[in-house]
Amino acid sequence: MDDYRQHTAEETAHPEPRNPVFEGIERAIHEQRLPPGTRLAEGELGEIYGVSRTIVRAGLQELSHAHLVSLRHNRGARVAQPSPQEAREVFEARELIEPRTAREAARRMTAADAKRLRAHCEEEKRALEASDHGRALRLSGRFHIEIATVAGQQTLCEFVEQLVARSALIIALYWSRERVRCDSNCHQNILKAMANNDPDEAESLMRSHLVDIHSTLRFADEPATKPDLRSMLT
Amino acid sequence: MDDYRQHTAEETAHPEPRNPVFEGIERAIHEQRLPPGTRLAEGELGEIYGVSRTIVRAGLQELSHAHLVSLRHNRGARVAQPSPQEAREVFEARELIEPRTAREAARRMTAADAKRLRAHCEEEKRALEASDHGRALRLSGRFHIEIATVAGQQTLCEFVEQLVARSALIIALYWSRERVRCDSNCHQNILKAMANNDPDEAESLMRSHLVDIHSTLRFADEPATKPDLRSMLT
DNA sequence: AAGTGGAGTTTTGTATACGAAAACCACTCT
DNA sequence: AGAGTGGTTTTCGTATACAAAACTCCACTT
Repeated sequence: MDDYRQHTAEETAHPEPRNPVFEGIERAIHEQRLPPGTRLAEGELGEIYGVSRTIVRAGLQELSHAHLVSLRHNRGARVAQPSPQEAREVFEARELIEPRTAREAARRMTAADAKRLRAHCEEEKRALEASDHGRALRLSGRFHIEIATVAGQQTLCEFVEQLVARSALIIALYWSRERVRCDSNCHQNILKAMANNDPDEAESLMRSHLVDIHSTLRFADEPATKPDLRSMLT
Repeated sequence: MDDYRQHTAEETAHPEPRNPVFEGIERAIHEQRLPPGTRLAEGELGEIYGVSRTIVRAGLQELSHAHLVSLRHNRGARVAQPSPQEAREVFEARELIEPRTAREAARRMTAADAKRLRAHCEEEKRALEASDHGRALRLSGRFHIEIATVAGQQTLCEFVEQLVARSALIIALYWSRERVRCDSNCHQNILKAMANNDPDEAESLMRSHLVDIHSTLRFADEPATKPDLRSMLT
């Protein structure tokens, strides 16, 4: 009666259709075309993507689970605005997880992987040189995700994906633009270590890369929250 | 016009209403009343919880994001059946993340926290002695989550929550019941280390606790998947 | 002039309707 | 008997309808 198959093969045949609202908004956030706090009305999104509110709703809920959108009952959705606290936590989590994925990737990396990542790095460099800020940031994020993929840890990879996406919002809010050039070099060095199958070096470079980004964030002295009467009187 | 407040205070006033389908099914999975592979038809769930399919659908999607339910296009939902590979990954992730939360919890633990956790441990022991398997497993999972909460890392805590929930399915599929008694003692030892504010000890105990559980899993030599003609012929 | 109240508008939350895909089942034919 | 087949039934995916909540804006009061 019940069919206890662990479907893995058939998956590829029936590509689960992705939600266009989710994809579009996620991409826009990655590329910083949607600033934190932007209101996302269901009807409007439905028109934009040519789907009904049913689909919009599903996409928004998905985005909310990924902490990219904040959903409040009866009040609709807006692009999330990670607090300084949340920003710190996201980077602490990345500093815990990604050195591990970098290490594992260094152990497993094949020549083909190395080639692919080198091409990716090149593209990233070009985007930076062309000052295509959005594209550069997105590619930079993808680099971290690719590493987790090479590491072959689907589970950690998903966490990294989420953390990278949230990082785009954090950078939009708290990045103090002193230097930007670091990134590309950092990535190239990490890649070199991985291509040499040097786990220790890859792990350590990844850690300092993340610490470096983290330390570049500047949290405004007072959180961007207006005084809230209610909370002051209770 | 736009209101850029980072809502944190008002949240408590308007408690976001939780989805009853999500809550019910998650709990049932935690307590192993729903075996992996169980079919979850939308209409049926709607009747059970007295809501329309709209709500059921939202709940199932949420569960699917948490990897507790597997959703296939046009074929409905079933309780997920983590593969051996996935099971390994989940525990590897836990072995990476939870020693950190245990360490952090040990640093931050207050007397009140310690008291709360001791009560929790007691309850866990009682459930075990009463052979209330489901309750014991749920409480055991909650212990790990409580630790992440004490560590004050909301972000990592969410990851732990997800991993703990998935672990319930993994245990249902792959647990070789040799000893069960370990758990309660392990938790008490970890708690002791944390109450003594001994981060090194807490971290190390947590790590070996997880490795211990992980090593108790027995993956059937062949995965519980029936031969799939289609995939063999393409 | 600033604050208050309330009608009208917009937007959200949920149920329902309907076409389409899959599952089921009885039946036939080899 | 068992595999194939056609029609029926169930279940899913999406759009839509409708009620309730929130928001807007303007007239009114103090």
